[in-house]
Amino acid sequence: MESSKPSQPNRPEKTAAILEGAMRVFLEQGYAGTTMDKVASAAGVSKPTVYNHFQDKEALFNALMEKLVIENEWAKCPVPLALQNFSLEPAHIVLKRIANEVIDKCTNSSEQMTFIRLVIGESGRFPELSKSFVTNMDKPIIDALTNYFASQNIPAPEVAARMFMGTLVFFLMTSEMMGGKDIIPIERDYLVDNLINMIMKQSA
Amino acid sequence: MESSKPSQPNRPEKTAAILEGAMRVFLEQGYAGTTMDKVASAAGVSKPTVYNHFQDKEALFNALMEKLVIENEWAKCPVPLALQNFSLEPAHIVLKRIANEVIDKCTNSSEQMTFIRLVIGESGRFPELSKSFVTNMDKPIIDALTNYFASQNIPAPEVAARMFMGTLVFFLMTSEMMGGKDIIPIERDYLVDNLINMIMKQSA
DNA sequence: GAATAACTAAACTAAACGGTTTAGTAAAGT
DNA sequence: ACTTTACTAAACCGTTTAGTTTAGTTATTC
Repeated sequence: MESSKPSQPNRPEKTAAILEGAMRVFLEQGYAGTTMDKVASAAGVSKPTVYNHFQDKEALFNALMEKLVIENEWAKCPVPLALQNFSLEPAHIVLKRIANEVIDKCTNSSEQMTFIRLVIGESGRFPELSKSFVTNMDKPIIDALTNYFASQNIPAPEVAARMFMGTLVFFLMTSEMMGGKDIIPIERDYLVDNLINMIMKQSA
Repeated sequence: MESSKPSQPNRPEKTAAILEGAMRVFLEQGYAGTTMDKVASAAGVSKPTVYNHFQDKEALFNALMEKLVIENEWAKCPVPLALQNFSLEPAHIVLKRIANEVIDKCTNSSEQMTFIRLVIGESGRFPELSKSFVTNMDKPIIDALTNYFASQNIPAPEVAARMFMGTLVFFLMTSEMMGGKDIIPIERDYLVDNLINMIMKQSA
């Protein structure tokens, strides 16, 4: 079986294993801190196999990041989905559910945070990576939120969308990513409720 | 002259030169990408001298980051200063000037952006660094803004402060740091004016 | 059962790294 | 003059790295 010989002669399950191992190591150690030996051993694969599947370290990194950006759970994320078919529930309920899903997704799994950290940290040396991140993650969310706020008769809906995401991202960055939870503490529900309140008051 | 022998026997001008060279290399190459040879040559100093002034690479990095965090221009930054003596000008003027100063400081010098990138990128392996950043940069700004919004009778002033900074930071991060200027474009004045408008409307 | 194709483990190369040592210089104090 | 102090340039050490090679294994195909 499997007699077909697609342009890549390597077994795709090994490719997947390498990418999965590479993900763990790159997310944990950053680009420069990742060695190909660690990747091979994390993937349960020999080093030459890694080099049979990917030309070099940079090609592996780019392939992994492209995969993570494109098929990230954020892309098929709460925001665009929940808003595409303008939910009939009251706006503050819809927005609260979205805010909580965004925050939960970042606080429950450290992978999400680590991934964003890596993208930002390497955005100097891999500018295409961060651009791809903006295209595939930020843009759909901002666009969906903008449409939603427009449908709710909020003036300057693009600004409201950036305020909504910006406040959540700033909260996650300072509290979770940078360990500022105890330095500038704020209660999550208090923040979310008042954020939504202040935006929704604009339409009245 | 200079007969005093302070606990550190090294010439302070060399220490400064090393820190200045280290700053250029670390900001440009990240922690793992920085070599002590590059630091020495960027500082115009020999490698043993670097090791006479700093115990090892990590000590140099920590010393540099501590210095940058503490004496960063953001610390003696527009926000706390401009708001400490609650300006008598109308609030939307004060806030607009602050927003523009924050944005300008990040767009005019790439160092500011690169520094933040480094702090975030290394916040996994140097958690104390990012905590110190929050303490010395974020907290004073948030506190000053909170006080100001409270004085303007904005309800939930802590939230308003985070909305204000969060929106600006999110804008800077996506547009400047991650190269998303053309992917999710928005006009700067339009964003700032509407942000201020939406917040200040709360007090009326 | 021979050939092929993807793999493995392990040793290897060449270069780079963090950090040290050596030998020597320039300036100051005694 | 002699010593001390801060430095320099360059070689050096042990380790680690990206990437390759070698020799052998497994499984499939003919």
